[in-house]
Amino acid sequence: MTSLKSDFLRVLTERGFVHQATDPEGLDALAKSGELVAYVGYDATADSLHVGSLISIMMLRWLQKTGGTPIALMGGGTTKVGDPSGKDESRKLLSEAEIQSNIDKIGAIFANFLEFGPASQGGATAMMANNADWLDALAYIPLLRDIGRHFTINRMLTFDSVKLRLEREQPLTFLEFNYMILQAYDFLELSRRHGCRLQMGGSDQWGNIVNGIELARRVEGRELFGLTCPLLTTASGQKMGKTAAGAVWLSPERLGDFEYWQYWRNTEDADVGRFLKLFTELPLDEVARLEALGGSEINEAKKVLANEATALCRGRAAAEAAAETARRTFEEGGLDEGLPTVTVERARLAAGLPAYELFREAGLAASNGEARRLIKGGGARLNDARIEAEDLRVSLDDLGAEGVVKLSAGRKRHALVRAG
RNA sequence: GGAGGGGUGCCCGAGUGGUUAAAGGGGACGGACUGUAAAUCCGUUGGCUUCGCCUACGUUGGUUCGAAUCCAACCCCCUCCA
Repeated sequence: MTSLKSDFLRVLTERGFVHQATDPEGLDALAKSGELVAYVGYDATADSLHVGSLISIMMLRWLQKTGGTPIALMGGGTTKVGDPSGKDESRKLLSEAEIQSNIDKIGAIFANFLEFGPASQGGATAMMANNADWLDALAYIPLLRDIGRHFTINRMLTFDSVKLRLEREQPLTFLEFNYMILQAYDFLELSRRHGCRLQMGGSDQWGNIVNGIELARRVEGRELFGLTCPLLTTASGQKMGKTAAGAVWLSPERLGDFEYWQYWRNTEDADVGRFLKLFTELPLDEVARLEALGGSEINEAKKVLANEATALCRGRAAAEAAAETARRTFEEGGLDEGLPTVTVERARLAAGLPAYELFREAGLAASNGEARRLIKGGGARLNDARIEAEDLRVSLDDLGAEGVVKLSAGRKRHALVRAG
């Protein structure tokens, strides 16, 4: 790697964000000028993003911190089409109302990572865009004539997203086939509207990004850049972002602060350094120090990771509260208000409620049967005492001094039940 | 259009009339060991009002005391021929 002159590329490189980039020297020079505008696109297929998107969000954040202008592009238009990448089947189409609602909720996440205010201190203000603003209004024939003629079917068929479907003889509709054209057009449009010169994304987006670059060069002779980050897996090869309860969502409505904190706290030893670089803003020498901690001391590094990562996404106060809940739960073996809580009608408890039902209602088991198995297997605890009888009933007598019952499934998953 | 092969539980993949909720592996969950880690070992892994009932082996019918297993039709996939 030749020495990088721009803060932006240097930071990204040092911290392990860069997988591939087109013309790194040219991009470096552009970033150095301080006028770099870059975007990442996000589909609005759910009402929240999960940690898989976090790495690209951090890239946008670093861009802003190093003086550039980040654009978070909401795929209000492209979501109506559906990205065929990495999927065997096309996704069911969402209604306009659902997409808009998703965009609103996803947009709220970005407020934690980027400064959108017109008067953000010093640096440029971040932008939010929605490709529905230009895609919805496209007219078919002009699009074909202006854009379509720059795409050869021959080339489109070579892209993995298309090739995979065809090889497996899975249907690829014309609708989805157009996705890459629209994404390329997005880049062109953002370069026109906002002088955007760089598109970033996961390494699976490389082809789509290059398409946009090509298109802009052919249509307007403008030079654009692309940069991808690695698709993250844990050291033991698992895809990132899965937990017992499902995906690790960024929005608190989908995943509580405590569970979010716990996700990071449970990072594998071998991932701690890498994650600290990617998902926190700690200086690299501090990261190096934490990463070097041996044996059980590395747990300190994991707490720092959890604190910092949670603070970025959920706020410092939420991070501290989660850390305190974890401390009281795991280090003191006590119970803390911060644990996930469900409320159960007092009368049901008074009548004696089977423990397995409580476990299910508390979200610690997916079904009564699973809860029963948990109890049979000795993994279920009530107020920290192992439940021996599969049909044990929980009553008001089990409410502790705080008026709550603590349920545990295994060592790590806890929940509180409150009578209401 | 013709000839053959195949569609099984979260995934891969055995099973070809009964004791099969369906071998084995992966994943997941739990236990032991630890450091709320990894690795390893052990257990569990369709639902329910759980010593019983219900639902499940592409779909729909049929044969049979009894079918994932046999038959028919249909849908989808794979290979070869045209």
